[in-house]
Amino acid sequence: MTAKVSLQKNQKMQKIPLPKKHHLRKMIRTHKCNQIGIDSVGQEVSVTGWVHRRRDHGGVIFLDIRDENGMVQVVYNPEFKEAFSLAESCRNEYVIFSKGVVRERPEGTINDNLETGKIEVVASDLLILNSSLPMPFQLDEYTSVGEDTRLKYRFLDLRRSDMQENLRLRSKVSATLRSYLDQKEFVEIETPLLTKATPEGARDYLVPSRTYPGQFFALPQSPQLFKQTLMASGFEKYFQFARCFRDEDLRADRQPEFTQLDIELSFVTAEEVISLITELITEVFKETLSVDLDDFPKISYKEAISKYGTDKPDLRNPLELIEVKELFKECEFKVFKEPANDVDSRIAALRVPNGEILTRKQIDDYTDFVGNYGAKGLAYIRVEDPSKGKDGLQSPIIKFIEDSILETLLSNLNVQKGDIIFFGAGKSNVVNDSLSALRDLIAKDLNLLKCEWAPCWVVDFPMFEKNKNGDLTPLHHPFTSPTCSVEELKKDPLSALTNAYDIVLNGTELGGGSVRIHDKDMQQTVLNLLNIEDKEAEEKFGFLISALQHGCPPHAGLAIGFDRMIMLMTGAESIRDVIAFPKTQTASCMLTDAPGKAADDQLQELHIRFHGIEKEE
RNA sequence: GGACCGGUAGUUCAGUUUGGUUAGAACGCCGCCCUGUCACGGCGGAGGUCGCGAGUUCGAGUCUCGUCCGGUCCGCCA
Repeated sequence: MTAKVSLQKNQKMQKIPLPKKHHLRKMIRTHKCNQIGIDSVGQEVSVTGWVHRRRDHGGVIFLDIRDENGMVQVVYNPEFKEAFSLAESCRNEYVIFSKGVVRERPEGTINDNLETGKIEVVASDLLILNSSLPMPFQLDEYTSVGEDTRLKYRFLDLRRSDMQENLRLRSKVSATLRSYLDQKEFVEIETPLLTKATPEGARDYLVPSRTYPGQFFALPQSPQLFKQTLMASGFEKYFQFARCFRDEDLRADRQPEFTQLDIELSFVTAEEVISLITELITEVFKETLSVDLDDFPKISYKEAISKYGTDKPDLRNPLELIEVKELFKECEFKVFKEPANDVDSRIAALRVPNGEILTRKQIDDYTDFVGNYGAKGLAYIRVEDPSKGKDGLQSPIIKFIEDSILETLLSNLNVQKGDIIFFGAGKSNVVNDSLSALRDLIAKDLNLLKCEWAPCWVVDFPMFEKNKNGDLTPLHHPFTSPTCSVEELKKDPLSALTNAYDIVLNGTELGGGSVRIHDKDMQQTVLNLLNIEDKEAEEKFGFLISALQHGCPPHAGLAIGFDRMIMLMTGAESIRDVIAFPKTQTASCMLTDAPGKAADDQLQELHIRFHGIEKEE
């Protein structure tokens, strides 16, 4: 699967005379392309860059020369014979150096779409610094290109203006964050990439050790343990742009390696972290996007689940779930009655104002859609005319529902003419997953988003939840401090809350963190509740337990998903569009062809032998 | 592990429903022409392993099975 550099059959690689050394020395550009303006008229300037486009009129040739800042039109006339004939041979993406005099464009030829459109450079010299094969795809903004072609020729894809803008914004944002944290006296400290597996739940990327046969390093899923250790070391304010690795299946917003802005502080409360990060995010949006994020409401986990069915609600969306479980306890409609009388179930209504415009086909599509999340169906009621009572409704389910229940339901939901109400009934997680996804989808389809940016904090997370096997698992991670005492935690772990907080923007979890456990007894209690024995803990992260026992200050922090943040800020549809060299959905790199095979002698040194993999020739 | 969408010229796509002559379009590319364009224009031309492999058939881009690649999602993953 080697990258095929295709040469179109009737296209030869052009031989170009390379400039002599002395010639090269004179090749100093005086201006970036976009620096040439109306005040440069009359000056001799020289520019370097790529031929963005050539317009050859026979007797006059225009080259649009592009560099990283912008573009300028250079005119070639036959008076300058050598330059003119070289310009004739230029093709798209040739790299050239050109010298000439700036003049105002003749009347009627001003291009308002171009920053430098009032002027042009009349060229006296042209030097071709490098030619180019024809592009495998056009680099203009009019052509769409498939993902595989873009990834294979990533060096060309990155030349396109939207990718340039994305990566430049990314750099600007990280510079702004660094400078902000530096002002606040944070210390940037790097932590190892070759390290040990941490109990974070995802699959690890492993690196075999040459010096310890049969043993492996793990690439970090996050620097969690190191940053806590740094707190014990007396760095009271730490940050790092940390590369993290998780070997799980990919999504549009997930890459196997990604970047977190990792932050940790000693002697602070959750409140202080929240206000610091609120300020930091506000500052970054203001500095880099000129956006004012005025309000960061705080929502409890419980409220988020109840009103939005998710712990990362998109608050741009005005729709809310309304709990109606109580109404159906005595209802004869089995689909509602069963969940109404089951503790692990819920019945929620999603009232969509003006939802009457949804067609039967769309409702069927929504039914299929919620099926993805395990919902067995999607009940709905159309409110055609609420003044007519039951006769003003249209729904496949109302015939199963008692009039008195229906009446209370409609008044509880405060229905209006033209509404459509969707219902989710069943196991709570299924109802939450399906209705929260439906809520997002309907808002998109009906264009309901009421603002551009809606950040919020989600707080008061439970300490644990039960997994399929009935075992406790941490909602955040096992180093998160509960709000209760050791005794209370032991007595009733499932109702314990934490000092954890997530920052959510437009329905995306930007980051999360918590006050950590800094007390050895509490840490052991939590680990034991998670069925991690002391001995196992000692083996896996004994250094942390030890640090906790040697004067570790109380500390708290959080990590921000940097790629996702840039994705939101740029409006990119995929995380790949904010990463220079991303991987495909199957975690391969189409540019380098990674991963690749290792040579036999390398494997031998690493003490690795394969079983059950056929050797390819 | 599972569901779905896609793979046809350098690129983006039509053609697949209903199998049938020489597989089309646009952009790009090449040649010629053109002194004011700016996604320049005109004329002409080249360019195809229809992802790959089996099968059905007189005949497969089109139907069947398998497989590979890209993408979206569920599971998984904070």
